[in-house]
Amino acid sequence: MISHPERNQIQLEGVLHALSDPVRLRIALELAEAGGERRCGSFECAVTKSTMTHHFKVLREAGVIRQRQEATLRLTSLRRDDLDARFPGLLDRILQAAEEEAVVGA
Amino acid sequence: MISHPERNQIQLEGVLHALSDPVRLRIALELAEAGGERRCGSFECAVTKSTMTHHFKVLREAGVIRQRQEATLRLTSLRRDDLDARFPGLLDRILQAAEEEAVVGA
DNA sequence: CTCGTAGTTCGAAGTTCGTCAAACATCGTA
DNA sequence: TACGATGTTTGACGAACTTCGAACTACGAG
Repeated sequence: MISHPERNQIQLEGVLHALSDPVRLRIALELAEAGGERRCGSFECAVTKSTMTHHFKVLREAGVIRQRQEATLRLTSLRRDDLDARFPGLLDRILQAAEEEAVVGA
Repeated sequence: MISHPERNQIQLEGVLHALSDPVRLRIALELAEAGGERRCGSFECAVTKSTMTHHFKVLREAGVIRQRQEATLRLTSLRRDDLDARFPGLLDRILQAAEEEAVVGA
């Protein structure tokens, strides 16, 4: 059963914690680039499948991503609308910061 | 010995992790309201002094706060200039989100 | 010098986190 | 029906985290 928090149940601390992990931040970045849905296995992360499942769960329960099942595929997308409504501008700034950090290579 | 990371050594993940704790987010909020420096003991947090010391250390090593010693007082302030230079707008959005969340009471 | 204030350091205890391997569930296809 | 692909669940493990109390350091005031 895939459960998502309601928009107004999304907690700032949960979002910050979810995005404070390198693997999960990377997932969010790739989702933002993609703009839409992506398969679980389509992310470039150096961890096993079960670890990915764990990270998706953290992101989902924090309200950062949305997931839906389609046959054997689990499609993942950013909850950009809900996040923008709840915490205006926050997601964009975090993603922008992540990109700049990646570019600078620090 | 109080050690601070250089501006360009501040890591996004570290900042997000530092602010994902309720006590530390509260500290950052109170510092933003104060605008300047504050004594360690002047924060309204329901934890002991040694726990506060720990949280200050996490914030300091993440680059969120600056601390300096003055006699027996340790004065703490936000590293707003460095954070804004490194991750433009990020701190403001997080603090704004924290305030809104507090107001709504969710 | 002694006392109180401000804050740190040092374990200890318990919790949460990130990771993996093994086994499992589900669907489409040969 | 059997197989391969996709992804989850469970259980384990060490590492990191949060918290506390007790002992400690450093300073100013009386």
